[in-house]
Amino acid sequence: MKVLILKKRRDFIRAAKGYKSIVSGLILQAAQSLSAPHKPLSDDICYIGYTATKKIGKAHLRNRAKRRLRAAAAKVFPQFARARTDYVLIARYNTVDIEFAALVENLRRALERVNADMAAHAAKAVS
RNA sequence: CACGGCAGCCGGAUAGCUGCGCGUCGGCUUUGCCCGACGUGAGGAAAGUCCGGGCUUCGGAGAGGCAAAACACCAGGUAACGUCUGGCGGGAGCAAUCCUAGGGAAAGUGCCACAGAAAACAAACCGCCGGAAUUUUCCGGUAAGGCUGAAAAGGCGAGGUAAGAGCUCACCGCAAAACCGGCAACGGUUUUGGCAGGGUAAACCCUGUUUGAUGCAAGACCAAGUUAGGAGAAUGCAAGUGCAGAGCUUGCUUUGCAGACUGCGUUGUAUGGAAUGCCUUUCUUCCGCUCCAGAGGUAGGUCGCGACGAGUUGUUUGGCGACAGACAACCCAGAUGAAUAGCUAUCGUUCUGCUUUGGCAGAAUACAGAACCCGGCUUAUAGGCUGCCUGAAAG
RNA sequence: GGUCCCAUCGUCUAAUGGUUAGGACAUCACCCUUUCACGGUGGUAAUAUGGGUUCGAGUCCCGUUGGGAUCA
Repeated sequence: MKVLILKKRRDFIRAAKGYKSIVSGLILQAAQSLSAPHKPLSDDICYIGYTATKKIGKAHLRNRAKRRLRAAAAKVFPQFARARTDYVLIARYNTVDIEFAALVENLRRALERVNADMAAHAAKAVS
């Protein structure tokens, strides 16, 4: 599973209106990918974007939060992510302070929950 | 010893595992958003965006004037500016040292609340003195004393006088001149004058100096796609309107002028318009010019954009210094939902507790993240190091 | 990344460089009423912050902090 970077504001807004899971340290949002120029789709590609608002702190703290999220995602996503999906990770007030192992575990559980919701919705649409 | 002063520096280290951006080179049984190797990868403030410049576009930023803004002791340094450097004057401190937007109020205008007799042409409330009057008061002299206030036509002492006064004198202050020192600001000495005159210019202002605007979302190129015009201005012609004149047929014709409207054209070399605060002007250039509406659309890619530079480091020369010169070596982040990291271990530093003085345990380890690039300023900053100086006490 | 603007009681606001920074709503106490509301009287409460100019600063000048707007 290849994980590519999500860049367009439009995709972030769509993910915010989709499925959501809140855990300690981060918020995970997800939505079905839409095809667009410069954004190819296939069965082994998903997209991920990171958000850290001014609530987190000054610039170096926001950078640090995004880095920890990126490191955690690198451990979890190749194994558990769904293809053809846009994911958005949002940093929370404790993203910088929480233990890294807990952050990874929370991300894994959030990802499982969101994937289950999306699978159930898809099955219902098919039936 | 000091919660005294100044100047400068550092801003944790090592190892392992897993990773990221960029560059170079290589690989091909997937020419890829692929794989591998090597190299390289945040700061003293990268921050605030407060000044100044490079660079960019506005046709060339040329000339003159106006407006607006900034600055204002002297000398120096710089690409330029500055709260830069060195001095001078003023202020604070026992001192080292620190602070200081510091031209002009003898060009003009304004303002100076309350209080006070009086707040700026000088005047005279109480008082003092002389005279008239003898009780209140009136006339004259005076500005030493008094209350007010941030500020009241120099301070203090002596002489002098009816009482007083730079009226006179000594000292201090002030002003002018001469001489001396200094590039200068200015300082010092001497002599003379005999008191000139309130404050405020970070109030208007005057004088001098400087400044065109823009700000990498600048700007250049490539690719793709959509659209509908209208109004105004200038000018030509035509018809109609108003005013004036002429003609006789007395309500028609004709001529001239006027500015607005309507219609049809034109905008060419002319007219006109434009060149970024406004006006004028010069050369050159461009074109129709100005305004309103409409369509598409939240925006792709490449360059600008990384080093040949006001470059970095070191040595050295000159200078009190800011800084300048010479020589040598080096090439050193370049992203764009944005890399420079995540985790672990050991050590270092500081603090606290215990202690067998060997250590052990715990906690803390700052401020903060490049986005075109430089020079300053300002603000944030755990902890630490170095040098010089001042004061006090003791030897 | 750049360019601009603003800041006065809890809220909305006023102010010529000159008394103790005024007013309305809100709030607190008291009065009125059987009680509540209305009404009346009185009180609490602010110049974002640090300097400078001035005799005197909310006002003038400089820095800082916080908030907001805008860009093709």
